[in-house]
Amino acid sequence: MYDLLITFRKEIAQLVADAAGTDPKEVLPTIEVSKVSDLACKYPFILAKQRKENPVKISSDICKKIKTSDFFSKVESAGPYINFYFSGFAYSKILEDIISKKERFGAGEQTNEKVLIEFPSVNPNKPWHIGHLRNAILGNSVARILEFDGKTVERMDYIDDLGLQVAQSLWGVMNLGAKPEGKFDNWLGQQYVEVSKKFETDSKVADSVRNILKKMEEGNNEVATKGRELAENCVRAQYETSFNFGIYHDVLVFESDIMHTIFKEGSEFLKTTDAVVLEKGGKNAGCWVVKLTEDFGFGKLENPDKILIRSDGTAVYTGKDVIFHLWKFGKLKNRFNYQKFLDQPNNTTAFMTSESGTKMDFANASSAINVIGVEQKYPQKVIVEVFKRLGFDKDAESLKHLSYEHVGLPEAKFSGRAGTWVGFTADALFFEACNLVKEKIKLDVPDSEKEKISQLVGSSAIKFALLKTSSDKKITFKWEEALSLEGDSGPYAQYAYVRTNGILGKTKEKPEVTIAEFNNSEKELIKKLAQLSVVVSRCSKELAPHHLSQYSLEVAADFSSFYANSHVLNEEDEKIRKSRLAITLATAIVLKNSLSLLGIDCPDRM
RNA sequence: GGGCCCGUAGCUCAGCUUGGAUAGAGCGGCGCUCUCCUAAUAAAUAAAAACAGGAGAAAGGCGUAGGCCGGGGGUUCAAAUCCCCCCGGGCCCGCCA
Repeated sequence: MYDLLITFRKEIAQLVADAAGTDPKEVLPTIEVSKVSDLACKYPFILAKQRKENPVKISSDICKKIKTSDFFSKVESAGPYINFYFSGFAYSKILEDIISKKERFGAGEQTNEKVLIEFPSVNPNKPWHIGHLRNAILGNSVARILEFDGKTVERMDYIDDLGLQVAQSLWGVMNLGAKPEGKFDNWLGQQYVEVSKKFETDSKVADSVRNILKKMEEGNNEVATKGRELAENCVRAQYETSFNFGIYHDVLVFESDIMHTIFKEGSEFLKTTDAVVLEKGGKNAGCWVVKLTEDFGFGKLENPDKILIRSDGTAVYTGKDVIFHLWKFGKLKNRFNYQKFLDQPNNTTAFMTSESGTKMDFANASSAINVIGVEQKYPQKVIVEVFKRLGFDKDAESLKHLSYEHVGLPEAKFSGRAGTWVGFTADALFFEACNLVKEKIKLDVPDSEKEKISQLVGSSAIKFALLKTSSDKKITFKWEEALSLEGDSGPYAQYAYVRTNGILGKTKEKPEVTIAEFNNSEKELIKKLAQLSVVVSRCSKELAPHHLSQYSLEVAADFSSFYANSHVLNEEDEKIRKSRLAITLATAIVLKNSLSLLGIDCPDRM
């Protein structure tokens, strides 16, 4: 999409190139947003090297020859830099641009690239804890960013209904005699904690669980049906949590369906290729393995032969995952059946793979992103490596592991099995956050609206806390930090939006840019607003929403500063008043757009 | 044995992709910062201040202190940023998932 900042840069490149007698293409990459001025050009550094001259002199020589432009009020040489200052005309153009594009301001050009993003893939036998929530919030935000950046995005959730965890939980349901109470995922998680203890210490229980798992894997029996049902019910409960945070999915792929629908085709295909070889002897005799060499990127491995298919013909986790990814990229013929899983509050339907149902057009992606914890870097890399060896180079390159670090407690890690999640579920966090906000709301509004606002603000505090730092930073969970409503927080940014909204709602006057001179706080703010598209494309490229978190805080801070400096409604000069309304409106648009990319909605008041 | 990630202010973190101007935020510390309205009583009138209650856009704003950017070497006119080595913390290399 046409972007003003790009126009400005091109203009500078042309001006500088003309003055220096060189090619604008050389100049363009040396232009950057500056702290000192508006846009700065570092081109003299480059020329200095080429011509073996003093960059300071080059800068001042270029400056003397530079032509005037409508977009810049001042051009000056500062040491080796050339500083450009926006003219009032440029500032008003930026505002007009934002206001005319509205919710599309900052968006990337529409492409026909289809991205499949898989998250959070929580085991279907326990409630989400804060770590799972980080995954879901990260995936949700990245999905929104990619969409805004012009891609078609499919949100997928992988449900491992055939794992040991579900088998243990199922054993608990059948043998512990407890009656479900409260939220199902929470109750089931507690059963799992109980069974885990027995599983470790009582070999009879362990055998019994193994037996259940075997039946689940075989399929077509009562235990398998029960297991699937248990998993579905648990995910339904988990999705209540998901919905509280505004997170939705398009399709759920169940492990059991992978096994019954594409596993055979996938593993037979792998066996026909050179990527996977059958070990004739040694400790891995009878297994199909990938020979991982040192240039694979993990250095010297203790076990350089990664087993994908066991000697008994079953696949290890990574083996199944390779096959699953063959399907994601449309390499397999067999197709899943789908049924409706549930209707979501955003008026979309989530579908799930199923034994019976209809064929639908999920997957066949041009790229895929997996939001998975950092500890799985190695198996994820194995998938990419297998793809490379299969000759699927393009797919290998577009398969991205979006890894993130764990959320821990000051004294321990979260463990589903040990039950350290009790008291730290995503639900508990949400509940606490909402209560905290509710106490702070001073508005005189009906309780139902108060409830709505506190959910919007409370969840945003949590989302922001989990999105404001880069994903490869560990987070030590502390209530007061996660629920902070001040400083670096979601509510702070939301509050700035609410203020813009309050101002705009108090007048019938139409925002309109009618002045050509802006004061410093106005300039700072407008400059910041102009940068949304740059930030969005960076987040999209790096799959890193935290740049947007930082950016929205900066916008909020700049707006607060502008507002303290320049009154809007009280301003007597009509032209200035209308223009400040336009600045306020533009800020509202930018804040709303950037927060929405973090999965944060803005209330009208709070 | 090897690989990956993290280390920036007291604390939590941006910045590292693509080297460049004085290394930025938040929390915490210290200090500063509003505007308007109000019955009754009293009062010749007016002004100022204090107190009580309420309203607004303060969930705000401003200033200030606080840094051998983990350590060392190298490349470069220039290093938080690139390269190498080391230290501290975490993760990973299973016929588990």
